Amino acid sequence: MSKINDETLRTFVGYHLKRSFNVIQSDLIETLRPFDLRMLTYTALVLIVDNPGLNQSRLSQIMDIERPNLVVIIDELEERELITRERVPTDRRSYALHPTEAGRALYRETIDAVTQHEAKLLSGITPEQLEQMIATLKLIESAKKGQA
Amino acid sequence: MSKINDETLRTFVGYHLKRSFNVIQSDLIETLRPFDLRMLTYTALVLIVDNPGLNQSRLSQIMDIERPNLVVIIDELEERELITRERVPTDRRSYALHPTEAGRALYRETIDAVTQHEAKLLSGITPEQLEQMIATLKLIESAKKGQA
DNA sequence: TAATATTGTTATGCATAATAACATAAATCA
DNA sequence: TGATTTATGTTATTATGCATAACAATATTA
Repeated sequence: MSKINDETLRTFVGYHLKRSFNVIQSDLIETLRPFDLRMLTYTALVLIVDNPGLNQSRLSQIMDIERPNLVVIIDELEERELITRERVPTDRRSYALHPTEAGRALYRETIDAVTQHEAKLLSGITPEQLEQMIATLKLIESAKKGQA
Repeated sequence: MSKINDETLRTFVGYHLKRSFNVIQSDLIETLRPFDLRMLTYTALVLIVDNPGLNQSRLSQIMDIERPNLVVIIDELEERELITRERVPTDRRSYALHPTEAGRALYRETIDAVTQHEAKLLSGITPEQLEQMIATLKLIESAKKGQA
């Protein structure tokens, strides 16, 4: 079984990012499976619990997805009675999103599960290494707005 | 416009990885658009040029995708006459994948373009920071095989 | 030789993500 | 004020990435 050469791709930061993200994503999907949550529905639930009352426009902005793609996510969370859509009196176009008690309970359960799974997966890496990496990832994240 | 709180999600390494990868991916998609290449067709082209003669099974393994998903990618590269499928006499089930001269030329063009775009996007980050980050990303990548 | 495994393929489905077009409502401007 | 523009949520549609089942042809093994 001859070794495959990916040295050229290794010169790209994006290649490393994608491969490592795939590992974490696979783990996350497995972690969320028992709760019947996908990555995006989970992300939305967490943000709604932490920011009760926000509307779909703001949520789609922070999640970096288009408004139409958020609709089905919110539909699903609402159908499962994890959140509610409430008309905003001062702006009757938008809905204020609030978690239900079930939503908050699921939030607590899943935060714990995800935290533990990630800690286990990354147990071979020192906190210092992770902090340094996250600092650099934040720089990359903010490179978007100030691009040439 | 009130600030949205994503501190809970920020405690997850995967959240940082996804957000920063999105930035690099968007840039890459734009970089490849003039060449009419998608991320995966580009990745496959590079790997075939760097590993002429490999077969689809091996390629799908290194690319971390399932064999069926590679078929359409190889179809597209072959249709554009960037690579060839050649029957292997010693194993008539598999195809040896080889780049054409056009494939090698496109490889050279795109490597340059992607390298320059990535360097520009990451110009605010020191080489030391990037190297440290990549070292940590490699650790995450290899956490998969040795998981508990 | 018979059973098993591998390679490439087709078909299918799910998840993520983007765009166009629209109804409703709010904001702006003239 | 009334007309125009903008914002919000929605439907429909499409592209892309990724997974599984099932299969024909071929190779391997028992």
